[in-house]
Amino acid sequence: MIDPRRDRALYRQLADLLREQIDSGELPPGSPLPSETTLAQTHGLARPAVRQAIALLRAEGLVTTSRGYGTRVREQVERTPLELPASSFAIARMPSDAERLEHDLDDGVPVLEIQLPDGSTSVHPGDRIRLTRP
Amino acid sequence: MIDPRRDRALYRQLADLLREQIDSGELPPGSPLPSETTLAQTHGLARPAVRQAIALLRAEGLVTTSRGYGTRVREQVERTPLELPASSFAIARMPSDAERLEHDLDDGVPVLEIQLPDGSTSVHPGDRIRLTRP
DNA sequence: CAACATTTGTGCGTATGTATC
DNA sequence: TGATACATACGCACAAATGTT
Repeated sequence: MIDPRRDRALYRQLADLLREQIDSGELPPGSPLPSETTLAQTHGLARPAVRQAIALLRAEGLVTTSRGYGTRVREQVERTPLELPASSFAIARMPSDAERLEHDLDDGVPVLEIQLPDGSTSVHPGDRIRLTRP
Repeated sequence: MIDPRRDRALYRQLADLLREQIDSGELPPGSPLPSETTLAQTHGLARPAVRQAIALLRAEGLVTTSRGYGTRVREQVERTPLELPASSFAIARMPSDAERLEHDLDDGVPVLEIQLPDGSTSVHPGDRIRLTRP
């Protein structure tokens, strides 16, 4: 239940509620969240607060939103194994706007950047790659 | 220059401008961005649009914001080398709410989760770790 | 220590545009 | 066509944290 007297922003409380429903399986992968209007009405919030809550979950990679369609719980895709080459290293970071477009990445999805000994780098979608070492 | 006739949201155009200034070094690490009010006035936007632009940059891990203090370009910390153990693998993902608290992670900072052959896992801050292989 | 100005956070309301079904 | 849903953008007000005076 969302309680204005609690010392936590209303949109964070709503995000907590939805996150629990996702983690518990009550909202399984692929299932739609209620519309922003519905969430606003059922919880007694204005739509901007609902949008802030959903934006939080998007940034955490838990849901994806499509305009005119709605917000759904993200489905995990199979991760392709990718071997980390010898004498090289990898870092995790968030993609730039351009990289997100190029690799068709959802919000809340990081990238793995691999730097080879020769100095060249490659960028890989963080939700489709599993970095391995034999 | 921000142009309402262009087919790109105003707050995205502002984010592009600021991102360029960060990438070019015009806004070096540690330097403060103009206040939201100032940005709104100088670019002819309302404050909500400015806040959306800064929220984008935060989600990309480019800036950090402190209430009552302002928004500054994120300073890159030294990345500690961490060897990916043999026969194990690593994935990059965004942290849960609890993990963000536990590791004191800023917005826009992913984590590296390492899974060992015995099934145990460890989680590491994505901005302080460089995954290596000898 | 208090008072103040500055800055970001939260929350509401309204309106219009655009994509999807 | 129409209904639904999300995106963008503006306005206002007050709260809370910070740094300075």
